[in-house]
Amino acid sequence: MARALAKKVETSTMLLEAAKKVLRQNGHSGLSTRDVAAAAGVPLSQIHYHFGSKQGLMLALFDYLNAQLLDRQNAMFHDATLSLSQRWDRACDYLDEDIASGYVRVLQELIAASWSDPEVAKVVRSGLMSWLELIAEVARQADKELDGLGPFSAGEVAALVSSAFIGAESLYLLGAEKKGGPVRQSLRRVGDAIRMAEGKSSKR
Amino acid sequence: MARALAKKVETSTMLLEAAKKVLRQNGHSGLSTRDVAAAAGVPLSQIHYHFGSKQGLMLALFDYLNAQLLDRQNAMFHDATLSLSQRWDRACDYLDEDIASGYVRVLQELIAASWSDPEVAKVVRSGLMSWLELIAEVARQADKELDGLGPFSAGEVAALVSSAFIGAESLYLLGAEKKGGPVRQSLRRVGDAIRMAEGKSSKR
DNA sequence: GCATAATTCGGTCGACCGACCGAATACCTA
DNA sequence: TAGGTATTCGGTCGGTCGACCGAATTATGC
Repeated sequence: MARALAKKVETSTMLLEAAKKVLRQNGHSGLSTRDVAAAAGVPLSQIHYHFGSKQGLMLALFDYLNAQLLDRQNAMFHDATLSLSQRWDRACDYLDEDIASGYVRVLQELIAASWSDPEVAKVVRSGLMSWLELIAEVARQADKELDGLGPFSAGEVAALVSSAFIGAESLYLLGAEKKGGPVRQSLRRVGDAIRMAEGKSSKR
Repeated sequence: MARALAKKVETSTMLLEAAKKVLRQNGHSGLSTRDVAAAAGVPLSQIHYHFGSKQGLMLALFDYLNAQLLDRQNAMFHDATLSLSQRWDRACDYLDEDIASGYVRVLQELIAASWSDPEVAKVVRSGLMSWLELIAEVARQADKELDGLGPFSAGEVAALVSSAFIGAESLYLLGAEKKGGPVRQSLRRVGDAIRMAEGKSSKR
């Protein structure tokens, strides 16, 4: 049983990695279960055996990816040695990494898929709400360390930051950056703004 | 000839409106040319007659919609009687309208479609770059009226604002707002922040 | 080593898609 | 009204998709 279970997990992972690869290359509308099975080097029927359906595969893929990223972000945000602006810079570094690795494309495709599929939406939404909460936590900390958050609540800051990152990813994928839209650069600048606020803060 | 041309334009418009409707209901992956033709009440072959292909229909649809929205936004931004914060509030009003009318869904679907289709990307990108330029213009004005834009250039502000709106739309479609993510509310708050800056500005 | 369950495999089925075609019709010109 | 062109129409073709099935293979417990 032990070896069989290991093999089962291995095949599942192969399929998830293959799905990630195909999704990155072809997008959600161009993803067929046949392509995924071929990329994973396993028969087509394995997908339905392991995940029940194409939708089941998508849901499992989101969980698989989001868990990894959320862990990473959580660790970084709880590193007490980093200042707020340093955390922002790190988040921008992560964005660059995730674009390069293709994570961004995959996650954006899953978000887009969820607009048409309530089941997927449920999973993706709950995954992204974890991000909102994580960012809100940092915002609450910023509220203490700096001179407040202006007219914004911590939750509103989190929503704004999330929107900006999600939107920036979308625009990057569109190719806006190559046509003179300083998308990632403008996110980096926010780090400068935070640094200015840190310098001026009366609480340090 | 005059009547034939009028009829031709009319049928084209019917098809574009039908495509908008289907896209809003089913998303891009769920859009079939048959559904569009049925919704428009015209035969399937009309789509290929008027637009050559499904892709041609999508491209024409984007031009059709973006031209409308850009005109509206352009008129509002050039209304000299409005203050910066009032313009921001108006932009938020427009967002609410466009969500209600389904424009947001359609445009987001087209953006997502462009991730997989370089031809569509080219058209969508150039359409969105017009927005960037429009917003940058307003940002330049803000740079004069307020006490500068902090560490941001006008282009960077435009990129940031665009990202935030695009991302907010995406998150709204996902249903984040119903699960406690104050997406549109946080955008409205930016108007409050601008009002605060207007009040403090030394140049008024 | 034998019986049983878990897993893998190739193959196929019905549904749906975009694209295309040639006939039929409506329209304008003269 | 006659002739020619622009448009509309029903129908079909090749191809791909997700889903499913039953046999074959492998691993496990006794």
